Amino acid sequence: MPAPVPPLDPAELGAYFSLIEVSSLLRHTVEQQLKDAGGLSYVQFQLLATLGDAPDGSLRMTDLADGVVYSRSGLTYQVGLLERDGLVVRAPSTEDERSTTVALTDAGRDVLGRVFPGHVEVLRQLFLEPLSADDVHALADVLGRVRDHMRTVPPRSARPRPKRG
Amino acid sequence: MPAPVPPLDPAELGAYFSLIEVSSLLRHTVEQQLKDAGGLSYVQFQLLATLGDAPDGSLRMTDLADGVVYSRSGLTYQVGLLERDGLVVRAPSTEDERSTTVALTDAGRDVLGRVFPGHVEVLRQLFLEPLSADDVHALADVLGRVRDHMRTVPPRSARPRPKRG
DNA sequence: TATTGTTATACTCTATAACTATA
DNA sequence: TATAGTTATAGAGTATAACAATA
Repeated sequence: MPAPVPPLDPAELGAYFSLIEVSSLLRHTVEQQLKDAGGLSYVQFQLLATLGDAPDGSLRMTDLADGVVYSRSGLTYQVGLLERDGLVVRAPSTEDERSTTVALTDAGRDVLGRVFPGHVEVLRQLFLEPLSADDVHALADVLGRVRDHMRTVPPRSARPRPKRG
Repeated sequence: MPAPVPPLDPAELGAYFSLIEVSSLLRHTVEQQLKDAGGLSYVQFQLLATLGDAPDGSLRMTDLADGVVYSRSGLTYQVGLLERDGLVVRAPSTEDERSTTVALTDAGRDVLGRVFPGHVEVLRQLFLEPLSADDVHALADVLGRVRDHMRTVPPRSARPRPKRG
């Protein structure tokens, strides 16, 4: 007999299902807008936006990956696309010659600026519209705590054995 | 100067960024668990779970798509994989011969049961752990309202198909 | 004509492992 | 030895459009 797992209560299920459906549809819609407005995937937008928030518009590859991408090769791939399109440039780091520094170009900032109004528009219409200021604060507070918790939990050391018989 | 878009306030940004990061990491972790435990992708799990919740364990393709998949061909692909593995069966609908009915098999229920405890475990450890009962209720309430709002905005499964030209 | 589902195809994205180079 | 990043490659997933069949 498998050990019985206490079931989730209705509120827990509701929170989970709503989270998944909301984030999935929001991401899908935003992805369309970003592609239409600037030819960006969502990951590419996240990378550009992360660089845009950095003090000097540049970051090391590893720091850029944070929370956006789950493998180094995936990051290399996405940054490669951005560089191909002239939105970022890569250069060896002067401090640690193993590192690569990624910097936003003017063209990258332009694309970010061109894409941003529509992005905010989608967020307002689809996500924020039915929420009061209190709702938004509650969401930011609760989800912020979950995010902080997730960041402290060490990633599952999953040794993939994917084949099933 | 073009009329600027009023920026999002810090709470709005915080709610949005936390939502994206939390849902992304949660989904990624759950995806690994589902793959390890039952060889399922997240979409496949959602489809099986949706069928499992249906009164007789079967649904029409179109009804199955709701909230899970964004194109008809994507649904056909995923259901094809599930059928190949014996987890569902497809049969022509008796009421409307254009329709296909998808039914969960015993093997499909088994996989669902085998995968579920670990799924709940991940949700508890990664998502629910730092939250009080009040937090969970607040999340379910607020995100539930957003989900309801999103459902009213675009009619997803009835999305118009491109015209033939 | 509109709807339901499938197929063909092309494309995007991701992940593992092997590799180079530096610390 | 450990870390930073790249590359090769393979596979999973997705979307568009054309298609057939039924309403």
